[in-house]
Amino acid sequence: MTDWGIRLAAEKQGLEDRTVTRLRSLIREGQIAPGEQLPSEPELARILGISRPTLRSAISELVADQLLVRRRGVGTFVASSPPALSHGFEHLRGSAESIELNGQAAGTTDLEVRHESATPELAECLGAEEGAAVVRITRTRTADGAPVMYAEEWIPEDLLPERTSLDDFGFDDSLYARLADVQLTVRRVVARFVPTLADDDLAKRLDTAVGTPVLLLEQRHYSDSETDRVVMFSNNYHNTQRIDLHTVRRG
Amino acid sequence: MTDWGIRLAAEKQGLEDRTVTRLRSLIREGQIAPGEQLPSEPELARILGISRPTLRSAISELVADQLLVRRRGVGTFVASSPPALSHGFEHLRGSAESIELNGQAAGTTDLEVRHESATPELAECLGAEEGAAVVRITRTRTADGAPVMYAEEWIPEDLLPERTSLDDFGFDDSLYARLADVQLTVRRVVARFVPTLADDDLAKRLDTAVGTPVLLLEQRHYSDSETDRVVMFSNNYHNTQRIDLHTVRRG
DNA sequence: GAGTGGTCTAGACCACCAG
DNA sequence: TGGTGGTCTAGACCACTCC
Repeated sequence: MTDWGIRLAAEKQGLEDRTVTRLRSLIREGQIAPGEQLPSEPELARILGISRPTLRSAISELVADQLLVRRRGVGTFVASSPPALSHGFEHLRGSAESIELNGQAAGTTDLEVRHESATPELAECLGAEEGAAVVRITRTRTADGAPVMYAEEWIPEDLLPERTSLDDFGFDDSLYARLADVQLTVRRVVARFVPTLADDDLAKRLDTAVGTPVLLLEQRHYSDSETDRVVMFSNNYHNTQRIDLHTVRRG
Repeated sequence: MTDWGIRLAAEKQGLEDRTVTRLRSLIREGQIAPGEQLPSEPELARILGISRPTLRSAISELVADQLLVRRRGVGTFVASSPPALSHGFEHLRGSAESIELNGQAAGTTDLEVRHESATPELAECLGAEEGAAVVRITRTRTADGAPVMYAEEWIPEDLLPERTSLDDFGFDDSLYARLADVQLTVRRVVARFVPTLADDDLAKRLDTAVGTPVLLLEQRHYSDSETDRVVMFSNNYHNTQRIDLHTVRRG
């Protein structure tokens, strides 16, 4: 018998998001077995104390994430083979959130915050002037203690309320949250995929061998307050032996 | 004054999809000018003769496509800057179409169609039995004559009407179109990103040096007629020096 | 305060699948 | 025939923006 947790506690998130979180954790914890059928939508909505449209939205999210399978006229089932460690790309998420969604503990090491001036290449990527003042943040992200990604992130200083707004950025901070605090909520990211090789420095940071294939994601971040400017440019080097990167394409 | 077309004609598609199509064409045709505000949701729902939730779903689709912008407490507007042509990943397209969207001429070389039995690894990827009969298609895709991708594609024979259904597959054929012909319309693809190195064979096919970083896309293709089975599994090796791969992530 | 989008509800009706 | 998911409706209430 599955403990559905009866009604959902009121929190900051919306009812739908909380439902997604609840169902996701029930599945991950195995409280609902792989292949098992869920109660019907009206029944489950009653159990959870929410309406059927809200429940349907939540289920749709999990179907897109491959955790649930719907069969018309039959029922909704937990996927027989739930996807392994993954990082679903189509939804914009902070890397900590992505790691935690997979049931691992997210951590940060080797955090550095510096002030620099933009090289010609970086200026090109940011759509800024060469030599423009930027804040550079570098850090290694870990999952259950093992390094999975090394990130370099640049933010133009003139977009910040103060030059030093990010100087107190800490190990457990979310950069997206900090940017949202200063009206730079990231809404859209254009990510470019570049396969590359681990050099000496990168190999050390990712705890892997020199010459290992590594996936670089070059990302341009846009907010809706500054529609035409790149709010942040980042290079994320992924150790794909430890973290699975995938996306869903729909037709 | 915009002609909203009053009520929507009944067709095969759902009401929401028809609304998306109608609004999209009104915007593309310029009947609603860039930057212009739409009537409020209740008002527009009344005009179109549909309910507000249905209209909201349609609008959300167009917001995701960057054609509309919502401002809470203010209104919904047509995007001021025309949506840049994004030949990104999030939309499922055949590789020929992707190449042509870049303004290049798509071509195929080294096409081979074979019958094989599934190795344990392939069977795992296809969700089939080891040794199952499969059709294997390999080909090199070119853009303006230069090789940009090498593709290996496997389809389980038991999903085809005849064992030989794909034996006449030609250089200019679209595999998606051929699959749709036999009721295996691909609706969803889960793509996994794997950075790798060009070995001797791959280097020759992609006209590059041995050891060059190459981006492998492992793709599982699903149709809606066979919900739990992989209709096709493919390995696409991209020469990212010649073709740019990117995607848009939305928050 | 007036108007907007954001969220959630309750319930109807249909198409589909299994016994 | 009965139960399931798929679709759509009508309307309530809230949060936000601007005057």
